[in-house]
Amino acid sequence: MLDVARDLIGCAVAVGPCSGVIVETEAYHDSEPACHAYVGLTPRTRTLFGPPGRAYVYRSYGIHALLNAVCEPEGVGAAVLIRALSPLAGRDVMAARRGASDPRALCSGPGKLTQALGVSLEHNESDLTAGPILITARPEPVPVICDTRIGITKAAELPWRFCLEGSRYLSVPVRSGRPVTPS
DNA sequence: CATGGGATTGACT
DNA sequence: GTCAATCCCATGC
Repeated sequence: MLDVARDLIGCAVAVGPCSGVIVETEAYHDSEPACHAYVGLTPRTRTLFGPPGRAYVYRSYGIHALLNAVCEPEGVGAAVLIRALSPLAGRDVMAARRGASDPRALCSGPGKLTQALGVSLEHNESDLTAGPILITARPEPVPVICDTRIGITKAAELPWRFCLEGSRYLSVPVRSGRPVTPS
């Protein structure tokens, strides 16, 4: 799961005409209390315990949809939250949806990027290799920094946040990051 | 059935 | 820096 979170940095996400390169992720696992799957198998967490390679989309703070990639085999509740992208294609569409033109304001946050890409709760459980949300492998390895996760109150000390080194499109600047050994 | 909290954002002081 | 918006669902009575 940590490998997936690291390796997703530099990968492309595309939904219809819009796409971006993943620059920030966070890993979540049912063994730690910050993960929704920590409580076990419920209607909400069904997707997390399902087969890997699918989208887990849920509503946060009653307002925002957040996009995760389910990983680990069926029966294990684990996923990687996609927190920020550098915009690639369809910037005009994303800017219209976000009501902002600055490229750095389009996808620099987990709620922002779902709004920009048009991802909603209906995409929960969809296959990320088949669409409508498509994730494709990065062309070459990229330098990755790890750090502690953002905005959580439990298990906040785990260094399970992964960022593209030097990216200007992160949701929050790296605080005490350290380099991660490449795959 | 009622309640409370949350992997966030944007507006405002 | 503070704070409200708003909804899904886990939990407890």
